[in-house]
This record gives sequence, structure tokens and C-alpha cells, in this order.
Amino acid sequence: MVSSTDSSHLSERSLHLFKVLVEHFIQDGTPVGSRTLAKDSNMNLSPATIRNVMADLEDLGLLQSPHTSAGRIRTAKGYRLFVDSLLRVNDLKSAEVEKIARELSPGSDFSSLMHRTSSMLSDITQLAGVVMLPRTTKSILQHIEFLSLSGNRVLVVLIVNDREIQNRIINTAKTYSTSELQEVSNYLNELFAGKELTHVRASILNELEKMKEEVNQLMQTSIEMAQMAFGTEDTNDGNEDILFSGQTNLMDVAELCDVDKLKKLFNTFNQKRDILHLLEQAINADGMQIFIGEESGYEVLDNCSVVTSPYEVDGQILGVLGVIGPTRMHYERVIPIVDITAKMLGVALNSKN
Amino acid sequence: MVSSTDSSHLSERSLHLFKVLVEHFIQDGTPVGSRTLAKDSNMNLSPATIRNVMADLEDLGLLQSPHTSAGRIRTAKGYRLFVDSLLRVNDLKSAEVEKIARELSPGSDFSSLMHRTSSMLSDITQLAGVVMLPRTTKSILQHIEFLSLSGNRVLVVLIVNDREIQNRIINTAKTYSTSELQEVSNYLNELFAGKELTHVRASILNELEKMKEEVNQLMQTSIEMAQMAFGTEDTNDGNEDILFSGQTNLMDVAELCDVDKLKKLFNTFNQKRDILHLLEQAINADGMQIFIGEESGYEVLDNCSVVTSPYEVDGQILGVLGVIGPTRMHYERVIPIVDITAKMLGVALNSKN
DNA sequence: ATTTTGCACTCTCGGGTGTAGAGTGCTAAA
DNA sequence: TTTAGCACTCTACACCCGAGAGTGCAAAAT
Repeated sequence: MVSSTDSSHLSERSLHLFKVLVEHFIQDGTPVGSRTLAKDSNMNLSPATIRNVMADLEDLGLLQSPHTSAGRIRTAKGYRLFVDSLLRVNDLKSAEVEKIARELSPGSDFSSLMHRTSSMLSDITQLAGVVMLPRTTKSILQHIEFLSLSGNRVLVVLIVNDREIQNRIINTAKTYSTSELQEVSNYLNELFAGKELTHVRASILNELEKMKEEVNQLMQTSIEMAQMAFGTEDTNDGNEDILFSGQTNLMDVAELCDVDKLKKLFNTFNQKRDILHLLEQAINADGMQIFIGEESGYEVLDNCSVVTSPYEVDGQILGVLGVIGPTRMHYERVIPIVDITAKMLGVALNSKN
Repeated sequence: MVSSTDSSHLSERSLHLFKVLVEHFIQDGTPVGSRTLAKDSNMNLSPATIRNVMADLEDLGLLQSPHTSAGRIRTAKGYRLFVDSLLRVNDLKSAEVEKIARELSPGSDFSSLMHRTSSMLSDITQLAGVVMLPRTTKSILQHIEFLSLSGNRVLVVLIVNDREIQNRIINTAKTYSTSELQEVSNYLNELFAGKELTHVRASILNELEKMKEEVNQLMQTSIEMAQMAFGTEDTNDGNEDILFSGQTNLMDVAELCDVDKLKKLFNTFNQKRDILHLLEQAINADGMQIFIGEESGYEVLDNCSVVTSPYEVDGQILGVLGVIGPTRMHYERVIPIVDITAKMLGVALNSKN
């Protein structure tokens, strides 16, 4: 793996000390001083020597000290080096693997599977879980059905991409009988099943409009109904393209205990937009992505890291899932969890086709 | 209105002073002393006199002082008296009424209307909005439809209570053709449309099971499919029976700025259970309900008040909506907002039938 | 040449102290 | 019944001080 931070010119010893320091810092979040590090590192070096090394590391921009007489903590750049080159990922306990498998296995519908994935992630990591649903840009209409409700209302059920179900209600000018609706359904299915949604929408609004007057009653009705059905954006899912869970876990994190920061963070979650953008970056990089602190480019995430992995079916990437937590998180645990979850979600989705 | 706190034995003067004190406290949240109150009340009384009155009010349990040399604040009991007897409700600005009307009017589907109601409530009050969806205990099955998906999966669409749509996916042993599914749909609709869901479930699991062997192929298939369709609880809505919004608004509230309390509060929201119970109490009382602080019986809501109002269609109460905020909230504004929202939601729902 | 020791220095954190201000309750006077 | 006067209490805030942790540098040791 090519890392953005070159570590080749650092001595073995410096690297080891750096690693120990970062691990210690991850443990309890306090700056680490030379004395502590001397003991922790088991290298039989005096604090003074350690101090020299630390000074070098500081010159390289890997460490910084909050003030004169505090120990040192890693910079964002330091974290990057740590994660890219130094981190040894733990094997997961089989109990945890089992838990993940259990949550993701039993076949239920798509939406519920995604919800469970998200909450499982937050549960197992004690951080915030996030799942980005498959982008629906290339939606293939599979089936359309009209069902009559009371009043002049008609329920439209769209099955898209073979797994996503959209319900819409439209108000019609007159009351249609079940058989009429059945005919309309059949007609539209014949015409549009297997086509792309955007294409369907375009056809209906443009081409068909022209021929409206020339055709028979059934087709006229169908066109009208279709216009109403496809005219509005779907309302159910709306912008429900990201699922969060366990946000409250972040309230325990010392670094974020400032109410103001928390509020900004939660608002960011609610708006979803920024997080969506971030995850969209992650979808293009192959494999896992880790955004550390400022790297993400979003101020609210300054003290946060985002560990993501795309999930795929048949080698095609559907979406991204991951975990949001403080920069100071147990990467060695979180990374394999996110990784395996993405893989198992892929398997779970695959088994449905 | 009969109030739980009797105020008849209090002099006009005491009541007025009490009211001014509470209003002042609502304004800026700091305890009010005799000097301040003397000025605010415009009664030409010296602080000393005020002090005597305050001492009386304290004896009655309406006021308390955090410590010797702080002013006084209202107790929960005091708030109750204030809200029940002293509060003059503001008329809403027409701009606000219009905003509410705008959010609730344009006909879209049920679920989206409820979501918008909730977020409108939080938006306009700058507090947390909450909407309890109609309880689905007496669900009438209106229509059932089976649609074939790829693989051996079948989409079940249930229309319940004429407004609620449930989607479920079941895995079948063999592949069914569209016409087979159509027949099954017809058969089950004939049998069950208009019946209660619980009744339907019971029939399927008990009575029909017995006659399974005696009947023809269509009916056997139908019974099997129905068992799968009704066997699982609905997954979409799951326990989505309460809609929250604007929780982050509560982070601005000074009384709640403690992260720990916030976390507990948010967790309570997420679990939904406690809030649900609270709202269920509110559904039975006719008209608006205001739970102040400890009254609610839930510790997390100690510093919170919950202002609720049931909404109804055709005189039948469907659910409850309301606002959650600090006890120190602008009741005179929040109360009419919740009130009118409930009424307008009722109207909006009614216009759909 | 590298590591260590010794030392002076700096900074934070927590506890203690002191004071100003706000507010009270009581008593005696109006 | 209300008010003025007064002694008293409590908090909030500013300030100081010392302990502790950690640093950097220079000189000694390896």
C-alpha cells in the first residue's frame, strides 16, 4: 500500500516509539511525556533520549504538544502515518464475527437489513454507524401496479431495481374500477418494465403527450395516470439515502463533550448532505477509506475520523458503510469490523437474488 | 377549567406577583429576587413587602430558592398553577398560522404529511416536535396484493385502514406466476378485506390450518402465502410509531447543557418507549395536556415540559402530537401552536377521505 | 557519537482565600 | 400593614500559590 506519508527516512526506533506513543494516546487521550514513554516502550532508554527522538518527530510534523509542559500528541499527519504504516489490525473475536453474521443473515427485506446493519455497526463499536444506501441513479423500473383506495385516490406501487419498493398516492379526477386499474397496470408494464426510471419519466412527459389525442381510451387513461405517478418525486424515501445510528454514543467521547460541537455534529448528521458527499468520495476509492480529522474537509468533523468501506454485489459497488467516531478511536478494532461488515452485507444482499 | 392546584385562597396581589415572577423567570432563567420583582411588578411596593409575599408563596410550595441568597424560582407545582390559572395565551401572528397551514395543506401521502407536521412543530417553536402516529391496534385490512419479484421472492402489499401501506417480502418455496398470484390475491381479498388484522392473523394460523388438507390447490397456496405474509410483524414501520424532529434544538437550552443529561434524553427519544407511554396518557385526556417537569414521571424529563394535543378526524381521536422543551418555555406561544397544529392536521387528514 | 544526568525553566491544574454583590429574614418604626 | 434598617448568608469570581509534569540544554558518561 502506498502511503501518503513517507516513513522511510525514520529509524526503526523512532517509528516504534511513535507507534507506542500513539497507542498510549488512543488508550487514555492524555498527552504522553518522555518519562511515560520510556517505561511503555520497553527499550531501556532514558527519558532524555526519548525526548530527543520526540523533538525530531515534532520537527517532522508528526507530533505536537499542546503546551510547554504537557506531553505530546499526534498531529493529523501523524495519525495518517500511524494508520497507513504502523497499524496492526486485530483479529476479531469469533463472538463478534458471529454477532455480525447473525444480524446480517436472516432474510428480511432490504430496508430492514440496511437498518440493522447500521445499528449493528454502532452497537458493536460503540460509535456512530452509517450506511449509505445504493444510489438510485440507474433505477430500473421492474413493475408498476395500481390499487384503488377509497375516494378518488389510487395507490401506485413501483418496484425498482428488484429490491426497492416505492409507494405513492395520487388523486384522480374520477373513480376507477379495479379492472380498469388492472388494465392500466398491464399496459404500462408492457411499455416500461425494464426501462430506466428517468427514461420512463421523460417518455411520459414528452413523447406520449403528443399522441394523447390520437389514441384510445385505455391509453389515454394510462398516460394520465402515469403522469401523476411519475410526476412527483417519491415521497417515502425522500432523501432517506443515508442511515445513521448510535449518534448518542458520540456523547460519551471526551473530545466532543462540548455541547456546541455536538450540536453542530448532530445537525450535520440530520442534514445528511455533507456526510453524503464524504461517503461519495469513499465510494470511488477501492477498498477501505479512513478520513482522519481535518482531512475530511468538513470543519465539524475536525475531531472525528470516518472509517468506511464500500459493499458490493457481483463485483459491483452498491454503496458505502462505515463508522464515525473520534480521531482517537480503536482503529485496530474498528477497521476489521467495518471491513467484515461490508463483506457480509454484500453476501447477504447477494443471497437475495 | 378545574385546576389541580387551588388558587382561591391566594390574594389577587400574591397571584399577580407570582405571575410576574414566573414570567420573568421564563424570560431569562435566573432566580428572581425581591428587588427585581418590586420593579417589574409596577405595584409600588417595597422589596421588603415583596419578600413577605414571597415567603408566603414559598410556604405554599409554589416557590423555592436554590440557596439562601438567590432569588426564587417556581416549583413544579408553581408552574402547574401558572399554566392552569394564570397563563394568558397569545394570539398567533397570522404569519405563523399561514406557515402552519402551508405545511399541512398540500395533499401528499400520509406518512409525508406526518413527517412535515413534526418538523414544522420543531421549526416554529425551536424545540423538539413529536407526532404519535395513529395507533394501529384496530387495523382494518383493506386490500392485499401479491407481486412477483425475481428469485422465489414475492412482494406483499397490504393496505390497512385505508391510508397505511405496508410492504413485506416473503421467500417462497416455488416460483409463482403472475396469474397464480393474482388468483391468490383475489381469494384472500374476498375472504379478509374489511376484517381486523389480528383477526386475520388468528384465522390464518388456527382455523385454516386445520382444513388445509381438505381443500383445493388454490386455497392451499393461498393459505401458505398468507401465513408467510402475516406471520412476521411488519418490518417497514417496525416501531416507527413516533416521529421526532428538532431534537438538536434542545441542545441550546441552558438547563440541559449538561452532556450527560442530554445523552439520557436523546436515548429516551431513540427508545421511544417512554415517550410513547407518556403520549398514551395524553391521548385519553380530552384536549391539550401539559406535563411539567417531574409530573411526567420520567426522570429524564425532569427539566422538560411536554405540551400535547390529540388530533382527530370525525370526532375520533387518531393520535397525539406535541412539543418537548424545557420547563422554562414560552407556554403562551407554544400552547396555541400545538393546539392549532392538531386542529389543522385533523382537517388535513379529513380532506383525504 | 550516542546516551545519560543534572538542572533550570515553563506551564497547567487544583485548592485555598478574599471580596463584591445579591438576596434574605427579622425587628422596629412608620 | 407596610417599610426601613441591618446583620447575616451564600455564590461567583478573581487571584495566588504550590505541586507536578514535562521540557530543553549543557555537560558528563559510556
